[in-house]
Amino acid sequence: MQKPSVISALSALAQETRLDIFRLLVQRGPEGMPAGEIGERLGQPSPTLSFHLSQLRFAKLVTSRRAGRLIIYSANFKTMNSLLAYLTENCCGGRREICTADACDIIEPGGLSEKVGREPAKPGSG
Amino acid sequence: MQKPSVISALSALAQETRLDIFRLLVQRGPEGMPAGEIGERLGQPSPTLSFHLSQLRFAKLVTSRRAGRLIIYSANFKTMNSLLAYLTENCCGGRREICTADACDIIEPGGLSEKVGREPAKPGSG
DNA sequence: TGCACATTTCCATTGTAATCAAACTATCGG
DNA sequence: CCGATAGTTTGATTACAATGGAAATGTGCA
Repeated sequence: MQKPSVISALSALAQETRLDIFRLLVQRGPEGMPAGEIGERLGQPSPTLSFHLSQLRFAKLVTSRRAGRLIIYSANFKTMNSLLAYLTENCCGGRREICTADACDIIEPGGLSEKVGREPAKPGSG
Repeated sequence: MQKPSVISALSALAQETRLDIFRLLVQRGPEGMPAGEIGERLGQPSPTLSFHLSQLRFAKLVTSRRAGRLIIYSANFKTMNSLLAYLTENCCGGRREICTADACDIIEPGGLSEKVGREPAKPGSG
């Protein structure tokens, strides 16, 4: 995956409605969900939803297929995979000796669970 | 990790300079790198760099510590972990039977490597 | 053909992010 | 105290993103 695609994917996800859409589709799996149902669940008017879906599609984070009058959207897990790979690539310069609990357990099996629990502070005084 | 923190982290990474900074720090590991060196490597003027570093710090994707006149930035691997967890949480509704190669191999050990290779198209006609 | 439904495109409005010169703060050596 | 160095904050400018009403497109059915 190249940088422009990564930026495009991250920008797509860095928006509340789109993040909700994407997670909904990730949790739904390959079966997917029609645009209308997504809009209903998230309480979004159709033009807004359509705008966000097209952003996600452009970023290749979702795919769409037509089924009669419905357009079914599904998460694109391959793009997701590539994105995570890019972010963690060559972590700690590949030096395993410094790549411990505090650092690169990102790439450990089982590393992708709620281990942490810290919440950032509110904006304002930084 | 809660949604506002996730949005904040994704927004922070969805910008070329900040993505470069973050990856530089991920690859450097816990040792970190002074602001000046980051700016030199990425060819960014100091106010611009400082702006981006503060965005990353607000998103808790990096931490900073002072060493004399230098301020050393390091990647915060815990936040990174939580972010990846949030994105892939409850993938395919937890139904392993549909959570196959095409879908949730995100969360398989060894899933975080360059498996794919598809490059998105250029913007424009979309 | 014509009507209903699902979704997208158009476009004006509004809000927010990125940039960098200049001014500021903090640390060190003297 | 001073001057030099390392970084941050301020503030003006510019560009891009989100929203949703109205109109358009595409599909199914009679």
